[in-house]
Amino acid sequence: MRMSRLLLKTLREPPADAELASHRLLLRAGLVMPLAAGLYCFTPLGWRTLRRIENIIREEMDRSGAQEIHLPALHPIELWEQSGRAEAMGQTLFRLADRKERGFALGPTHEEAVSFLAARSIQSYRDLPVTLYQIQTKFRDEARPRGGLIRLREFIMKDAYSFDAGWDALDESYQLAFDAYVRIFARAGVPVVPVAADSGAIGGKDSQEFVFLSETGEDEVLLCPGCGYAANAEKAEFRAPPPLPGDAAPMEKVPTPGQKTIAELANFLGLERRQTCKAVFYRADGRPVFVAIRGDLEVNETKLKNVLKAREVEALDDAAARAAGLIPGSAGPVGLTGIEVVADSSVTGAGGLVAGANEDGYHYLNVSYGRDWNAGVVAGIALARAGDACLQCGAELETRRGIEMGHVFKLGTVYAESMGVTYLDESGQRQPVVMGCYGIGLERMLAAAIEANHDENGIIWPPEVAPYDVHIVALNLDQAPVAEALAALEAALAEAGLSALIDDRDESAGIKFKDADLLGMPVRVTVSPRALEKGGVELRARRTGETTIVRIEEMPGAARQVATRPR
RNA sequence: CGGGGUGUAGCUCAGCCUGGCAGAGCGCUUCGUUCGGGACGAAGAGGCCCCCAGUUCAAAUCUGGGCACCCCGACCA
Repeated sequence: MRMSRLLLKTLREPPADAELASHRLLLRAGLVMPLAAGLYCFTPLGWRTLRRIENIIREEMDRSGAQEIHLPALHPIELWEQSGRAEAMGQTLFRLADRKERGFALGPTHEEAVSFLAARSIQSYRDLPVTLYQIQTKFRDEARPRGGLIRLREFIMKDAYSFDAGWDALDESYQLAFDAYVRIFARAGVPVVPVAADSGAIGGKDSQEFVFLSETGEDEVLLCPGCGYAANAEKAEFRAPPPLPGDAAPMEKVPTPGQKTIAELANFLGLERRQTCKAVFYRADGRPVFVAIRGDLEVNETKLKNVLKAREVEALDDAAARAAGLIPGSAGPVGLTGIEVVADSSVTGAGGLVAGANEDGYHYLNVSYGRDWNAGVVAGIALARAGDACLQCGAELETRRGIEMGHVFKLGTVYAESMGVTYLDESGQRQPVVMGCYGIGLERMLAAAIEANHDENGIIWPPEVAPYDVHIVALNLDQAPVAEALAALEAALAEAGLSALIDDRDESAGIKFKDADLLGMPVRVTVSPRALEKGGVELRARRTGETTIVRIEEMPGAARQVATRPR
């Protein structure tokens, strides 16, 4: 490709409001152009890299035995009503109507659509297992698109769905998908860690996210340096700091005027936070819930939601809590009636805690679970934090932020049941198919490939996703020897199957070199009178900056070697 | 949805407080010089000052309303 004809406009300065390195570089290198919040145009160069990512995914999915299909992006709304997700997706679902006012939705994901296809294609255990995938545009009316290509309203996702005759068989399909993901991210130059994830209200069994660690990420993950345990914050399990030995003495009511927060209360009484029982109020699918947890811990709302089997939980503010008959600041589980009580296991195992007396300005000392109060539900619903002990090995957990690149999930039979995906087993019994789903966001991968591979001068493409293998800078092209050398170089590279972007523009050398660094092809080759005098053309590795003079006929081999050199 | 910020040339921004000719740098066009790290000179083109209403002799500037974009949070199969 000749740059003189390429639709490309690089920017010396990025738009001021781009903050992420990938966002800035995508714009500066002219790979994308914003159309509206969460919507981007791809230029030829940007699209080429996205296509290369797509091809890596396609190759590895095919290698794993998955079969590519295509499903509509436009779905009759009935499809979503059948699974119950028309409501569950809420405002995230883009809705529209056709000319006859029939309701439609733009697919935010494709479990329903693929189930429709599978239900009509799978009849017998002999048809199983099968894994289908597609690479398709998804639409989500996100509350807040952000970070350039990180969170979009329209984006391309590879989504795969496995269908098996039972949970054991699903384990195998899941493992195949998992292994394919490991290869995909490695080839694309995106370092990821698989972390255990919450499988949510949908049920299901295992769920893992492939997370690209980045301080700018939206997700928090906990990592154990001791045993390698990794989980996102919603899912992470841990061993809470042990309680202090409790006092077996009977409860005693004490005045605690003005002590509203756990920190104030502990300070006032000269105790540690973990000697207190904190009251937190939620609304779960409309009904108020009282949560008791040790004062040094926080509630993990995802765990709470799962324990309550609720679709949604939200914290109550003080006014709403008072309306529900609670006394913020002095609320406690003792003697509480008329409200559902959930106790974290941190308060049921500890004796002698301080808890609110449900009377403004008073608390009880020496409150013990079982003796003084009981809860309807007892469960581990505390949020893991940095420094907490790993449940498996006891080492201190670390927290990192990250961006979810891919997700593998043992769905189970939820969609099979609602969408009627069944098969007849060997004994002629109708059984629901056991499903798994596996997604990867393509634009996100592109952004992460840049986040993980750039320097102050621009992008450093991982070889397999670079839009071109070689960036040729031609200087003094009006001189016959340069033009001849360029032609010979082009032919040699083409012969070897290497793609090349050729800067034949009438620009100064400085501009061309700056653009070559910004655009980030793994190998830069300068064809110039100066290099020819030295007996060849100049090869420069983008990542290391090493330069050497190479004879043209040796260029393809040398370029390939540099481009594929491990980091 | 809550909080904060920003909307002026393709990009980065000044001008707004204190109303009075629409500005700079970069980019773009033409000519000349230059030609290995974003060169130099000269001449040009380019504007719905986000939108609507109001105040005023006069609004980019003041007032009200709206919209868009960015950041933080909530949300995120």
